[in-house]
Amino acid sequence: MTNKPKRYLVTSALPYANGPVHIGHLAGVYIPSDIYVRYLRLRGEDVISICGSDEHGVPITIKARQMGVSPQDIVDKYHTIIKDAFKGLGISFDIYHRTSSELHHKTASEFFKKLYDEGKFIEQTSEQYYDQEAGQFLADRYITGTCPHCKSDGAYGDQCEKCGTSLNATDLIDPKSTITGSKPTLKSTKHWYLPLNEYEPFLKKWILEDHKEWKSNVYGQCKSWLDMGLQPRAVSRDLNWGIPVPIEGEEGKVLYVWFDAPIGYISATKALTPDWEKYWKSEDTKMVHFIGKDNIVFHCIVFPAMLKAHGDYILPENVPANEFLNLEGDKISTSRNWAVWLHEYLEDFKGKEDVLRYVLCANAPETKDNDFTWKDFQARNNNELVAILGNFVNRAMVLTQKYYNNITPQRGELTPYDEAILKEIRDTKATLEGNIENYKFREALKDAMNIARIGNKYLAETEPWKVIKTDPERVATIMNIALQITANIAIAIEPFMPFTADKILKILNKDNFGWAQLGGDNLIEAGHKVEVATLLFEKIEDDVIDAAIARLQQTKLDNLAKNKVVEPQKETISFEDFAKMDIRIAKVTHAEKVPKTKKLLKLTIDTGVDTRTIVSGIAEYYSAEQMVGKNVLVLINLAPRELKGIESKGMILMAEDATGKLVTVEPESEIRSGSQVG
RNA sequence: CGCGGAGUGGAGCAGUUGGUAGCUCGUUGGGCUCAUAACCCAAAGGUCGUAGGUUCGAGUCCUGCCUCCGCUACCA
Repeated sequence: MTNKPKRYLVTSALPYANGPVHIGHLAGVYIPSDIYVRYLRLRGEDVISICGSDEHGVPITIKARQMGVSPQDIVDKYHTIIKDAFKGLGISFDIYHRTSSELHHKTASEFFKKLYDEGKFIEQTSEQYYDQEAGQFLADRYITGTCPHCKSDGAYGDQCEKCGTSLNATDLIDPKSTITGSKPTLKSTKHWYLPLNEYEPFLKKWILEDHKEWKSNVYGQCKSWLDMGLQPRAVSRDLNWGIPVPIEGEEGKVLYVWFDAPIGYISATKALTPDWEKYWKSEDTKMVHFIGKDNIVFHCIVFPAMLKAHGDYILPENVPANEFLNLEGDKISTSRNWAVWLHEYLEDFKGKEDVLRYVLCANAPETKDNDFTWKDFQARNNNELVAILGNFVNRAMVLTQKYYNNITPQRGELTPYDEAILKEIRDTKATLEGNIENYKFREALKDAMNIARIGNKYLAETEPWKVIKTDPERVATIMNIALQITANIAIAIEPFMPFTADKILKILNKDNFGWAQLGGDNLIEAGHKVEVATLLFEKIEDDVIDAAIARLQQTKLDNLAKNKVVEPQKETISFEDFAKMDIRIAKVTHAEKVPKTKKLLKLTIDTGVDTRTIVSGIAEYYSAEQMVGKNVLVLINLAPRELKGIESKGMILMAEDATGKLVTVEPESEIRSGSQVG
């Protein structure tokens, strides 16, 4: 789009409704998108911000089964929690919709039907695993078995995590359903595929040539997919939870969740306004998708291909995906409860919505993964929000009250220094705008904060508390300008910290400003009465932070306790079976890490019988140095196996807990290598 | 394995088309006292993951290697 857009359509990735929203979601998607739309609204643009819960898919059905409730119960619960939490943080969606709604079902069905009727799908029948007990087909990820390559257990239907090979579910030896544990049977089933390969030339031009300005992580990811070549992708699944495939006689099939979810943006827009078509079908609309990095392929490749296939819709102008946020050094994880949950934060830190917004924006993972720590949260609050921003506004207001009883003084002639300060603030506007429009929100926030820095500097340089004794007229000018700076802050920070912007407006006794007024030097006119100052932010003391950290540590302990489930006893074996195993004490004489692997150590061991090489997946728990010299138990007559091109002869016996942590088992006292264990 | 992203002073980040590194926080010293011991000024601190290469000159281009993250359940 070369011309200025007439309107904006901003979408934020639909949160999956099988859990609440956490700080990772916020930093990655919702804070950036909210800053963007608030900025556009302040500028008076025609903009709508769209989001909603993504409520279909297999994981929700499994969670429902586990908890003994219906999938609808699950999504109802989380939809409400998520929706309320967003509202609590001031995320200003124009609508927060949901994909289990009737309107969405209708919209997605029609979308599918149109493509189907126009022959845009490929129909294909294949054999897939079916879980009799659960009465459903199994997605690859829900089948485990023995890897045909490395023979280890616990390989998934799509990949073996031990050896890294990607697999087909039907390759697995002794497959098992992870849902019921039963043995799945093969059953033939028909599905529809979107032939992405046919859209490859279009996507290549559209992304690789026409959108070189996209963020490098997004562009690179897309290029990689396009260079590899696209494959047809199934758009339906065998499941009873979702949107039924709208074809006669095809009961029991639903739209694949990735197909229905992005259409959720369209149905949400429909729910918002009868004018929805002008947002989706006019070339002068600028559409932007805010997502996390795991969603790049769907929003840049798959959904655009769908839209293109449909034909009526516009394509996104940009897809500014963020990387991931970690928490205290560890990956955020819903299942491990390793997260700061938004709805809990809002309870625990009432009135500090903007602090979280600020910290998550200032530390947003825009170019690479970042880490959220409570110490950093505290430091940013105390050293930046309190000390720079809150303090400046407070100083300006207190002085105004003291000297002028809260009536804005009339300013006199400006000094060159005054002019320079006012110009600096005027100039901030353009850089701030440029950064927001280029999705550099961290930088933009810094620009906004810089106005407060300028203010502090201005007061320090002009020293009104001294000058008041000698030249009261000069002080009138100084304080007038200080109030103008305060008003500018209120405008500049609104997209980032709307609650604080409101507070400043209240203190200034103003209703609101538009973005156009940013940079202005007469926003507060002489004679205007302002209110008594209240503090914008308060210091966060150590005990609060310590409590938050302690809570996380408790989570870690809880996880350990939860994982203490002991595996049930295996089936009884005969003495002969046992006697077949030749277990010996062996000494590790040499150890080195296998290059380019995460888990593998190559060990040279003295078994007493011989000296041999064993490759062992223990590098995450033991370094090569730690292993050398250890006496370990080794199963020496295990069939040799090749790992990363190295022949491994035997297996070191390790104790493994439910989290997968491995510990060596060693003889209590020094004993000769080769000693039999039995 | 492959593909993509990232690796810059103590921490978090910028570094556009190649010309001997900037910002925020922290640290140290000084100043000020209107202000939530907040504010202002100054200084110390990096040779840019690593080994090579191209170039008069590279953080910035090329190659190899290392580390972290993603593509790969839950999940942005």
